[in-house]
Amino acid sequence: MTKDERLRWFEATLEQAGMRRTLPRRVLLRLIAASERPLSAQDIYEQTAEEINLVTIYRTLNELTRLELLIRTEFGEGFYRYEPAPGPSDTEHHHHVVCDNCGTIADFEGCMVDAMLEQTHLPDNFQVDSHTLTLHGTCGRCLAQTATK
Amino acid sequence: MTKDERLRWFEATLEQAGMRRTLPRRVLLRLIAASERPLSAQDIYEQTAEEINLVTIYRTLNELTRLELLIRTEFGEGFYRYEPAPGPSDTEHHHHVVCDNCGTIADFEGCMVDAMLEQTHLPDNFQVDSHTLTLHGTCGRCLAQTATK
DNA sequence: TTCGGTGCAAATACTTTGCACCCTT
DNA sequence: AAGGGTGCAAAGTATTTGCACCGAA
Repeated sequence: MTKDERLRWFEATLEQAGMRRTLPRRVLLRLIAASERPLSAQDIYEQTAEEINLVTIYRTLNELTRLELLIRTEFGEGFYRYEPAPGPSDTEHHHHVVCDNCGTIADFEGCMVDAMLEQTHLPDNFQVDSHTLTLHGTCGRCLAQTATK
Repeated sequence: MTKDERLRWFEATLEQAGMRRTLPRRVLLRLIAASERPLSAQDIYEQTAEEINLVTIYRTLNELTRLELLIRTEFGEGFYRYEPAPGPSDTEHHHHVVCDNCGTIADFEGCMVDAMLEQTHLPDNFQVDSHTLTLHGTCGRCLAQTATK
């Protein structure tokens, strides 16, 4: 899905939900759709030059998460980050690697958890709707620096 | 690893780190080692009948996590939960299923992420030290209740 | 005795809520 | 015009920090 397709999907979903097309919502959606990595409320606040109220940002993020347009994840930093949800027609999803040294968060593709779950015994009759998988470690850049010193 | 072995490992690690064997630390370690599921600071505070200061609990949890005796995880509730780390000799680890309906958290065994990673392309030369995997969905109990209504 | 650890009070960080005004529909 | 949405101020949680006293080694 391209960024444009994503934006169209976002806005169509807002309309379907009977939600108004306001400036803060459009700005947020555009920022998040364009971002390489998950953004925090604070990130968005700064990227909008603080022109959109932080409270509005929090409220909007909650709404968009409720509509399943965004996914909320905590990476051990003490706050949440948000990124676009995989589109309804997308079969692919991704997860993240977090460098515990420099804090960088990057995507990685090729999740095989769904296949893995078919061979896994789950408690009770638990019905899985989604999953989060995050790899922690050290990024190549930090490894190289450590080796040099 | 039995609960007793775990406790011994905990206390030996404290000693190695040159940390004193104090009441709050022993109480916390015992509580967490005995718990079926990850505990929050508040959980611990309540289970100690509020006899150990919340601040001390936070400080102790941080220390024990730094020593890698505990693992800290966020399950989307807005706060962290702590559970014993797999012992140094343990090859097995587990992850969790979270019922988004009733909030119950349960363990599940048989993680195949390590095997999966061998076939996965990671960004850069990222070196993976650990991973977290959490399944979200609906537990059997909640499914049954919904079906009945 | 010494110095790490604890408890209390206060501060900080993130997020939510109440309410009046604004602007999309 | 009407009602959802926004901004401001204030409140609510979760967690951390400063400092004096206490107690394990």
